[in-house]
Amino acid sequence: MSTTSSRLLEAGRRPGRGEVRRRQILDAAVRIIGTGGLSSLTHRAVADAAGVPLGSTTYYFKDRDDLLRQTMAYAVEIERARMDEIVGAVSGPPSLEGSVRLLTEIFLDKSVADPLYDLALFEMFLEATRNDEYRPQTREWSALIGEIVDQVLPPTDPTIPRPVALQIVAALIDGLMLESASNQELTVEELADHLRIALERLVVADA
Amino acid sequence: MSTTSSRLLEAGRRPGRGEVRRRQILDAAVRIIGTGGLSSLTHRAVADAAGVPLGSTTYYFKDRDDLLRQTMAYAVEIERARMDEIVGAVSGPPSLEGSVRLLTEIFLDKSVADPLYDLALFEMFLEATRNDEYRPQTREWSALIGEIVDQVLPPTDPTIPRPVALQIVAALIDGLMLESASNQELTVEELADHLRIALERLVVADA
DNA sequence: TCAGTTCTTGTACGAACGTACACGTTTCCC
DNA sequence: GGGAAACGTGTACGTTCGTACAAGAACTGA
Repeated sequence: MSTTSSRLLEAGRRPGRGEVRRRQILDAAVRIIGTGGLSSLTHRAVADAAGVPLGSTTYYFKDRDDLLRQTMAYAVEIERARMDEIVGAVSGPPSLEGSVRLLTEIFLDKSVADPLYDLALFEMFLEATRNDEYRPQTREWSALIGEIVDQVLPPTDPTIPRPVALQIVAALIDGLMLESASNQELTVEELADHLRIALERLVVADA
Repeated sequence: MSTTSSRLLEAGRRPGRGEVRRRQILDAAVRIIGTGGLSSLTHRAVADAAGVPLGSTTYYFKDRDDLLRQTMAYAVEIERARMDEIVGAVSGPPSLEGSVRLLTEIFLDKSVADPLYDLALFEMFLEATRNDEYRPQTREWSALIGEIVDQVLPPTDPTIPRPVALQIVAALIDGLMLESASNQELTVEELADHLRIALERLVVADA
């Protein structure tokens, strides 16, 4: 009850040994949700996809809610790493065209980004609508999008507060992602054009 | 095999007698999905919510896929009627402020519109991402939003094609709906402000 | 080395599910 | 009035699920 290990367990995070396997299961869980929706997230399906026996998933995640909650957090963490990598490679001040290109690459271009993670996160978004338990993870996901947009977007129209402009752009991106997911006929170029048209009218004109 | 009734059955629509009960079940199905998500759509849950025995749901819907497909179509139909009613009551030419007010009332104001239907439709949207079988219904839903926006929106910036402007506004509304569903702290006024700021920059300035 | 912990796995049980189906009731048409 | 079609309902079967649990293997620290 007072050993190191039990304290770590109480803190909610396991010590290092099984971390690889834990992430292996979480990665499979994201793929399951992205492919088949929340209703297909079962211990057995995840275990099969991860190549581990059923007992493993119930060992690392005490019940289905726990699995779902940790899967959400994991997906956000992975997406944050992916986005930071893309944004971090950029040099020079933000420009309109540069921000369109980056936001497209990050959110809209399915040939670059694996849409499974985004689809899975949309599922979790809806689940959080019904169950407050998942609210922290959706909060973090919303905040992440806001941060990325903030870093990428040039100075915005001074007549509107910057946070408001960011929220508008974030909402637009959400909507475009949803449309692009459900309407395969929309090309990446069209989506980028839509984004550009909107951004042109929200950022200050550069000389 | 050649009677009137069997022909109607083959056409996919039942004759009139059981229509009331059929809609009673569909209405319950929408509420179930909006409340608990797609995974809670079971014959038993729907039967309970509709106040009918289990046998009734399996009589009107030959399997779960059929129930889901018809529920989607029903939800779109109900939403179309609701929106047409609101839009039809408007007189005079569209104005910026009028369109903001109408679109807010139709899509964003939860105290006016029952968000259960919209949440259910979002669920179906994601399901259609994975299963082509439900694509026609999502197409109709997208088209409906486009039509409503088209009817309500004043002349748009002539430098961009009207369909593009409509798609941008539709995507923005989708995103705002999603944010408002998952983030309770956003007030209707804030959402309307966001919409107004975007529309101000997409429609022609009126004298 | 060796006890304690962490990890791993197979199995089993009760609950909930989709679905089939038999059978009774109402309505319709001639 | 009577046969046919449509409507309505209760029950039962096989499957899949979450979860518990026992029991062994691998690792760790003293």
